[in-house]
Amino acid sequence: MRTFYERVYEKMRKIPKGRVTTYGEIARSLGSHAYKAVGNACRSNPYAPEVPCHRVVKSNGFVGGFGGKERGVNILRKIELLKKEGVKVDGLLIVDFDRILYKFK
DNA sequence: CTAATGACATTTG
DNA sequence: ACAAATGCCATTA
Repeated sequence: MRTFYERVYEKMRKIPKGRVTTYGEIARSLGSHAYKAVGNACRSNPYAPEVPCHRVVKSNGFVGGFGGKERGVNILRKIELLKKEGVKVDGLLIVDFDRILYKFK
């Protein structure tokens, strides 16, 4: 709990099920504009499945990341799981993105 | 210590 | 409106 990343992980953990957030929101809630660092945190993700990084999407409502696009259907698997939680996702596009978007304070 | 990288975001042509 | 280029923060090598 010292680096920015650690904080990011904590924030992600607070994301309610069936809700998603953007890197920008997380960064903003941390008081910084390091959305890049936020994404980086997930990429490193030493906290593996403990942190629901799959609940974090891009600002435009697309899932993005997770290995690019077709860098392995592995990411789609997470999306499927996301759908199971109640988040409707069409491919890489989050459906009702503005409705399920969780905003930090 | 310096340089390079990255699951992004925003602005400009 | 779409496509491309640049900017940002923090971490790791």
